[in-house]
Amino acid sequence: MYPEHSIETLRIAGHRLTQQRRLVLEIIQHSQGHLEADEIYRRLKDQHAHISLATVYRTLALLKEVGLVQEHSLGQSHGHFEAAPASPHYHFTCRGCGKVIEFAAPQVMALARHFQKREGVRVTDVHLFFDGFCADCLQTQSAQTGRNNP
Amino acid sequence: MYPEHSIETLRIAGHRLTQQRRLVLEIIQHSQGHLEADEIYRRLKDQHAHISLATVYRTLALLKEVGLVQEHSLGQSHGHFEAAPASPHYHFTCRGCGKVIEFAAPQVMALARHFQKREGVRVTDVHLFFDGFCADCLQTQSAQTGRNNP
DNA sequence: GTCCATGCAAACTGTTTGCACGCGC
DNA sequence: GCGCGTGCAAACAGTTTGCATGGAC
Repeated sequence: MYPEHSIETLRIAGHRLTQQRRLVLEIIQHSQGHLEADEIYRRLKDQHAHISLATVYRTLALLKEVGLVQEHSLGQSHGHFEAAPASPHYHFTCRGCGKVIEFAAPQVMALARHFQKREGVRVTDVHLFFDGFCADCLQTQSAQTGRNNP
Repeated sequence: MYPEHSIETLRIAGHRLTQQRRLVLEIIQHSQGHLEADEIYRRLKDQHAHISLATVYRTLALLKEVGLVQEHSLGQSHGHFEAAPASPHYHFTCRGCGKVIEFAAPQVMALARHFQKREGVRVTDVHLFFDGFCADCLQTQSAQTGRNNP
């Protein structure tokens, strides 16, 4: 059911396969985390690639469109990108230190399907996102303030 | 378990109860939908309130902090605000026309509690958000292109 | 009277766009 | 070689901030 998640997907969708697009996708696929556009740009610069930030944005939009990458907001004002995973997962972000914990939750897809059917809509994207404080930050906090609730 | 959701919450939390704060909360609580900061500002202007956009933002941040309003990203780059609901609900946004459908999903809170326990973290906020195409847009789309998948 | 909250304008961040050139096909 | 993709710089949107004044308590 999932596409092959290769750069070839681009060509199939009728887009040109440029060096820049290849590079951006490579960075994203080879990184574990959730990169912001600027971080991708910086990494490309570090490896002396000739690319502009505008192209990074344009490429991300394209890769998102063809389903090779996903964007998450993670509670911040700017986007975070990751390679489209084989099976869906979601994110918890710590407001204290910014740490991200990923988790699976198959129920959510069932929920989406159910909602889709009931409302007669088509759900193309599912975002589930928790935020709060991780175990480490909870500890630090309670040490400072004497309670767990900020 | 839920606070009384009144402006008094502000004073209890040690903040001053100004006219501007009162007005912003009023606008949000009296509107059904999900307002953006600018829209709140515009409505206040319409009713000849003397307030600046900066204050709207500062007030929203404060109301969010004390739990009187919630912010959602709804897949757009800018925030949307609504009054903290008595019982949690989530959002579907249509990429075509922007329509928002709200839905309840009690399972999600259970999921959050479970995650919280398993990871030893504290979850303070839960966001579930679908996007896709509403029934109307699906129809228009298939009329134009002959298929349902953009 | 004290100090927090506000207005204003300027700064800032993340993202998008117009246009001329360059490169994939 | 045709036309999409790119770099560059400038524009843009939403949001935040510094500072002097005003109002809640």
